[in-house]
Amino acid sequence: MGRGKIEIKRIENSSNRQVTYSKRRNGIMKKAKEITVLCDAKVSLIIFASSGKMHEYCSPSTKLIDILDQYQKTSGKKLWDAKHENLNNEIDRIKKENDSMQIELRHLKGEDITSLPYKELMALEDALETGLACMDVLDMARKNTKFLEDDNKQLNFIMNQQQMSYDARESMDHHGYQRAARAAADYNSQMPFAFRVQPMQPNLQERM
Amino acid sequence: MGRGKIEIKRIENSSNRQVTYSKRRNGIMKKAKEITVLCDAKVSLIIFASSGKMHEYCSPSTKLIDILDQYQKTSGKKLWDAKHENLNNEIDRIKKENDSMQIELRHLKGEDITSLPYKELMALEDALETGLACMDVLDMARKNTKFLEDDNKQLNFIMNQQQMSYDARESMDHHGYQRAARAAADYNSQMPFAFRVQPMQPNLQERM
DNA sequence: AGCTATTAATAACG
DNA sequence: TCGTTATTAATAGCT
Repeated sequence: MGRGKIEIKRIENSSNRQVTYSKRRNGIMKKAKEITVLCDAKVSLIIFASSGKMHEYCSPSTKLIDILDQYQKTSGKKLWDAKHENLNNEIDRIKKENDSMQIELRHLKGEDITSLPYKELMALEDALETGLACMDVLDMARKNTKFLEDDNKQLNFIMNQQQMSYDARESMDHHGYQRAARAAADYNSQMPFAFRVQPMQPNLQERM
Repeated sequence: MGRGKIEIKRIENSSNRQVTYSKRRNGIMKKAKEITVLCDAKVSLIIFASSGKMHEYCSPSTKLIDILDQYQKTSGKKLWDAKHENLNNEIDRIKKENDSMQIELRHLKGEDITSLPYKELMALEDALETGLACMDVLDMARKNTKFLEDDNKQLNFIMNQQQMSYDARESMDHHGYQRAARAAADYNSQMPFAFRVQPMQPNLQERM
């Protein structure tokens, strides 16, 4: 369709090639638009000139990404899915990490529950199961904790007094000891902190 | 270019539309092939008929994915990058889940949860607020309680020991006392736990 | 699917 | 790069 018939092979003359490219590109674009209008077709057309310049046509009210999605579905060929494999692998890896941690957590918690002979805590659990609000249960747990801490405090206080009395008796005669005991009691009453003795868990490492 | 000129608008007659679609689609495909050969162009052409049937052309020795890559680079428009973002978000989500589980694990396995009773409780509160499951928090409270109960047992044990020593001294002469003290020391050396003295938090009540 | 009259695209040239 | 035009190619309507 020109002044002469041409063979379909690369046009060697560079400027001829460029001109033909430009004209034919417009022609294809026009045809693409026409077929979308005439026939309700969806078209994606991307052309790169050898120079690298790009031109594209995509049927109106359509996104290229949608056409490509449909392409993947219809053809079964993967486009970017391959690119996502790395990310998907990463997700799988982390999910596995997650799972093993969850198992570990379940294990730890299970151990705890089975080793707890405490009626209060069972009551908490029951309360939770029977539908008490979580915060209520937590408050109870806090109060429980507070009582225990107060107990500890008192025990420590008493113990310190005993210890001081004991120490005083070790280094004093009976008369002096009584004075020292009084002094110790006074001192204790002014102490800014209560102290408590507390067990180190010797088998801690096993539980970590 | 036919027996009569046609307007470029949707062909209402369905079978005419289908026929025209088929003819023009072939025409565009042919043109696409021609321009790639004549002009060294890279072309991707994807056409969907309204029926959903797909046809595609991609210039030879080229992959669609490469053309689309070049498309993204050249146009700056994102295609699958959006999908990338979704996956990345997923990864972030799981990683956060991971982190909170790790924190939880640290707490559960924590070597001395009772040594920081109030910091722990605050951490539990924080954990609750940031969405950790209620049961998880309760489990930690249980653990804390268990340690405190153990404390109390140990304190009572020691106190009894001290009391015994004290009582022994009260009713014994010096020589007898030393024997009793040795006996107590021996008994202590067999104790299953090591003990340590540690300050209590004086502002306990304010933080509960 | 083919055919072909007719229109549309375009190769060569200015 | 642009317009013109002779010529070929595409295709609308028909069978």
